[in-house]
Amino acid sequence: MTTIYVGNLPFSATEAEVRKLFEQYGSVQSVKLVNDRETGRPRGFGFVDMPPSDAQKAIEHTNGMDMGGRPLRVNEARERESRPPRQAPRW
DNA sequence: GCTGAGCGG
Repeated sequence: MTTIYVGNLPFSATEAEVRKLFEQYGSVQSVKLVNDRETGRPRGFGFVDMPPSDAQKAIEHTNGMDMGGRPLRVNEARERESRPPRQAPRW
């Protein structure tokens, strides 16, 4: 499974839109949009999990695509940080 | 109800 980083997304974009957009080029495993944890404000980027072949096709097709008046930024995502069970920065 | 960092709990 390849994780795709989707950035430069409009704040009005939802997971359904991104999922459907990527489903057009392959099988979308999971779609998760990243929002601000403290303010709850959408950061304008998300992550899409897809098979390698579909991921590459989706990236080539969705990269630079104009969505909401802004060019989409699609690239392979980095390795996610380890999730600490209960160690959130209090300050 | 705005804005724009591009990497998540």
